Amino acid sequence: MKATAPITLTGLKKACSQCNLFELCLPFGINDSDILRLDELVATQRRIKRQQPLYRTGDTFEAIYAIRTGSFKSDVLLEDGREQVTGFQMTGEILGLDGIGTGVHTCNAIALEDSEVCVISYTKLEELARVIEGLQHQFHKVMSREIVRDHGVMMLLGSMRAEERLAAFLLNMSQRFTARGFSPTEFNLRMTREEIGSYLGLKLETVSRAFSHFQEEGLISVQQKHICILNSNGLRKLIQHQASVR
Amino acid sequence: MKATAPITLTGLKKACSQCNLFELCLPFGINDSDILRLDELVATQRRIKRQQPLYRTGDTFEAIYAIRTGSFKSDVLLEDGREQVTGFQMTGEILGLDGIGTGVHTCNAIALEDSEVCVISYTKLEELARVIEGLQHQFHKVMSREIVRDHGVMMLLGSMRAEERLAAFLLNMSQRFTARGFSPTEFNLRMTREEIGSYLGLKLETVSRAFSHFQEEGLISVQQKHICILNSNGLRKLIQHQASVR
DNA sequence: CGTATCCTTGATTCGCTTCAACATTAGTGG
DNA sequence: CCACTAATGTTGAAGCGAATCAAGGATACG
Repeated sequence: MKATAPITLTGLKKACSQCNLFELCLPFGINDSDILRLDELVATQRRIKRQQPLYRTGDTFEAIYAIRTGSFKSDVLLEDGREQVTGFQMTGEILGLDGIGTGVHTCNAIALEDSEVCVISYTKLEELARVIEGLQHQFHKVMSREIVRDHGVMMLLGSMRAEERLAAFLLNMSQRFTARGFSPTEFNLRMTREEIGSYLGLKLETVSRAFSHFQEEGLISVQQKHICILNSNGLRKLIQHQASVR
Repeated sequence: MKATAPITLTGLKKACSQCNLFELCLPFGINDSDILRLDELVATQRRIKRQQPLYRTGDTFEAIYAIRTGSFKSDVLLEDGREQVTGFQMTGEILGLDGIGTGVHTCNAIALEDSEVCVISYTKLEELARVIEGLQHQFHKVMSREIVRDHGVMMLLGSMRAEERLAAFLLNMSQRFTARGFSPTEFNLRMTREEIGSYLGLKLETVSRAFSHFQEEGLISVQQKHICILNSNGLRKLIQHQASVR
């Protein structure tokens, strides 16, 4: 059974056309006349409580999801219980693309806080994409960018050391908060040290130590999940410099 | 200037309909009447010599490529020269998906041996995908599977130790050779120890030592690039077992 | 056939993990 | 609203796995 029942958007038929996230989301680049047709695509929303799954590995794939409020992590579990977090998703970002290839989801999507997603029927999306060129193109862009993002994570995991990885992670978070109209320098992380560590291929103690070290160096200030970036160029240099040292 | 000039398929207008790779490639699942229409999509081929790039980071994105013969590596370079190999591609597999998102390629595709690729104009692909449902769906599947594959690499890099990574790599290569009608147990690697290492987030010496250790254990036999898998279950157990030890 | 590239193996170093103890925060029920 | 407890985060000390440094050997290519 699903964690939450789908709720229909009765008074909210104008899902995309009135959504302030649209420029970060799937409808981006689609002209005004076409965008109204997207509203039928996003017929339902779902609310997911903190720590609850939007979908799980093995679930039948039927839809992709656009995050309206809140945030998620995606992870893959090995049989022995090891977890690899493959990404963190914020508002406007798309979840569920992993299921298209096999018709079954290959990872878990877990809410990091109480969240709402727009449910986008994949069948309907394919239909509409055949008619609306902009939608087709934008959808392909979203998938391609996910591939490029994944390559960036491989770069992190394969070629960078602990503090470089964390610096890159913080700069990435900052950039994404900025794109959503929040402060580039001050934000609250929604994930634990362990989840950050899993994403970056590190143990939680190493993440904690790196945070403390950055603070000693005056690069950031940390209080639990609250982060202030005091010297973003310093973080950037750390990635470059430690690199050339190697 | 390109490394090789594109060559038109004069006598080979039936690019996809007569290709024996089609079940591994983009046209898979498309019915016979539609598949003839794909032939116009694949109007040209390109030959790429060993060590030469099919495309480079920064090149304008115009087409995706299906490998007809040979093999490639994809890599990302950091400014300081560090290389991260993001994947190895074999016949039937698709290259260039990274370019759709930004219109510019974000990685290099380098031939590991003299190779031939089918050039698939992206504009034409989008057009045809709007008409041929099967093509649209298959293209989405290809992209989705690339995302899932990337998640698998993240799992390798983030949560596994050196010998587990190499075991997983060998089993993956074996499986892909098998799918192409070659022996599951005996094959020649096309890449160097350094390239394997880069892909797996290890140094070449570590890769070499792991190969030697597998040989001592009777799991494989290695002679330079020639690999015989003697005990594939042993390799599989190594991934499971070392996992639970952690 | 000669030379550059690739591979193997050993000794040492170093960065991250592991183990452990404690501090802090968040969540729960009285 | 406060007390209590579980979850999360910090810090220190020791151990280990992979990187680094170094030298020699095999192979492929022009």
